[in-house]
Amino acid sequence: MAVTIYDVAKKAGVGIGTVSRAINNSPKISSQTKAKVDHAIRELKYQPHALAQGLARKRTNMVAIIVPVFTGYFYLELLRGIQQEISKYQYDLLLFSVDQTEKTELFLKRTLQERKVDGVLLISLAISDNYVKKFVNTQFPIVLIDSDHRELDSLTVENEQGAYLATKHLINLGHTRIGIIDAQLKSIPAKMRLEGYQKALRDHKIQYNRRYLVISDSDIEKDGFNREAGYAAMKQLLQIDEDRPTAVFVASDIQAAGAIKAIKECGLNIPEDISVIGFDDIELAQYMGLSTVRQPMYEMGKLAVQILMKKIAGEESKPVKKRFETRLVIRDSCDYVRTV
Amino acid sequence: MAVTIYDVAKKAGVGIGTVSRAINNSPKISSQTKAKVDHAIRELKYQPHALAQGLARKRTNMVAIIVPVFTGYFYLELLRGIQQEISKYQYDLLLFSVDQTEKTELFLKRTLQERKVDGVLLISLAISDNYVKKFVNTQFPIVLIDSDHRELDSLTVENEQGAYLATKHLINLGHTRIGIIDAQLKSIPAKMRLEGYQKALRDHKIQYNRRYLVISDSDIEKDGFNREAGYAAMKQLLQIDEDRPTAVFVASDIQAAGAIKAIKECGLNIPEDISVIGFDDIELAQYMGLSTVRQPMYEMGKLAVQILMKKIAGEESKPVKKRFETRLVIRDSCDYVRTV
DNA sequence: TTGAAAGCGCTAACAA
DNA sequence: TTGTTAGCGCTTTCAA
Repeated sequence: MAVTIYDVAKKAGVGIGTVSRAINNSPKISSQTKAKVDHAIRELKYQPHALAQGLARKRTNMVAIIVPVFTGYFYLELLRGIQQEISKYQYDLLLFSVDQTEKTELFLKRTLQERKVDGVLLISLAISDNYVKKFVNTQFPIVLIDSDHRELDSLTVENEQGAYLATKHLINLGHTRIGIIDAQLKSIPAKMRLEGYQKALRDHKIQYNRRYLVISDSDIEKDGFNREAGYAAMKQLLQIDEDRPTAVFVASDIQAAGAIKAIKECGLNIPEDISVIGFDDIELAQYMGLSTVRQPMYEMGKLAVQILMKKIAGEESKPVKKRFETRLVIRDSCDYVRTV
Repeated sequence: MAVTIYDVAKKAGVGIGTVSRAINNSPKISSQTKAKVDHAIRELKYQPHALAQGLARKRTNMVAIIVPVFTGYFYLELLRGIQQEISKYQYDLLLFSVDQTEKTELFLKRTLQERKVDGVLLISLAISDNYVKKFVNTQFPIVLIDSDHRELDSLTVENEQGAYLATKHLINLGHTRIGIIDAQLKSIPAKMRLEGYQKALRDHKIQYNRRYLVISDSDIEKDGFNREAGYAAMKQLLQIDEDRPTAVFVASDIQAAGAIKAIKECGLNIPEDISVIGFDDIELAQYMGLSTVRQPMYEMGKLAVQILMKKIAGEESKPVKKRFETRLVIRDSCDYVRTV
């Protein structure tokens, strides 16, 4: 069968402990015997059995990443950052993708009990206080990304600031009748984006008009961050005839795609008749020429790994809270206000 | 610390062997003692340690999935299928994403030696004969997806048939001057797509015109399956003034996106002035209203898992070769030929 | 049907 | 600095 540490020991004429020391670069070994062992290892093409190591060390060198069935650029970028960084630590990723939000806890439970992994990255998913307690009590390392909980390390995006940026961009172009299409406010990002929008208006002495706010409604299961919801919302916004908005901030690019379709169907042009700005900077946005707000997903993934690794290494610290700044990506979907 | 099999045994007043039998639904246990043990398990919230189980069973219940740093719908769909199916077998996915093709073998090697996983799914990546031999000799289960090797199970897409379908669709619309934008022919899919195109022409007695073929050229590292390459290629195709193509088959949707941009820049309309059909059915295609060819990624992922699981279960068989049929997705980018 | 005990392949404490 | 040995937490054989 496969070559084990005993084979190496025999070949090198040493004990298995010594082989183990050689493998783990222990200081308690003379360079000569290490050389001897290393040679035997190479001869036999020996590589330690990961599970056996894990069992003995009580460390698996794997972390679980729990993500909603991902779709789109957001998660790809994030994953890229995580993957890149984690390989530096010789860790591997165990992928748990969640198709129904309720299943999240199932994975958290497994993670905690099966001990297949040394830590968890939880992406865009909420965690109940009940489970937070379990993680805190057992000191099991976990980092939240695009999600937040008081007692846990949480990396999020400055949604409010992003929305502020987007809205201000429209204001700077002279718009005062600015609509907003948002998702269900039970979604924290959606709520923060609305607040950023409102703050921008306030700061520029523009009266907030409730009629200009349309919440993408849809099934309870969904949150409204989808194309169809954006389409329907825009249709509704376009019904306003007296003082129709000359610009609209849409809470996500995917909704904006739907909104744009609705606008075109009404025979209106972008940005001549109406300016549109989105949020997320998904791949589609580039193609559509949609101005939008970009979230630094790659960087978030990287930092998340760094924090997690520190915790796995046993460094204590109070929960890290980091909100990443967003940045405006200007393309062709916004212009100076024409009609007044 | 965590609760082990010994705790359960003590609580239930049995030996650890018996607990093990209860856990694994062994027939060699009376229903009464099993009930007793199950009760203790529940009381203690016991769950077996995955690594210890793996070590003893010589089975880890994990499979590695090696994919190129994925981007786009193709891999997402695939992953969805894989994930969905694999959870039925109580298996988990260890994700290895490859940023440079040459690193593939590094992962293959680790996979073979660290024994962290029971099998491998290799996606869209080539494997050298050298490694094929290793997998075959050690009987280590591996399944290729969107890649092919004589001696290994390989699931691929009928690229030729797909291209044939696309080209035939254009022919059916009356087009005879049909251009093709392809990627580097060193890519097998690219090559097969060209052949499908040529076969369709032949079957319909249309003379193949070498001037209508443009290969997206680009860095050696890249294969030409990208937007910029499609843009450049289309520009070139539009230079033809005498008998310019009235339709064009583009080897991928992403290239088609670039091609469409080029067409619009020349003041031409789609599909009035020129019909365009792509390949892949990425998310963008839907938005662009691009007619294209769809690959059944979800199904491929599912089948791949099924085959892999059989191999892990020890079922011998000669390499499975399955080519999935593609299907035409008709949207708005193709129309009857106008100018003759 | 059950319990005891011998591995699975490694790490780490201990003694030399 | 080294070898020996006792775990790590489980499965599985062997007796009973």
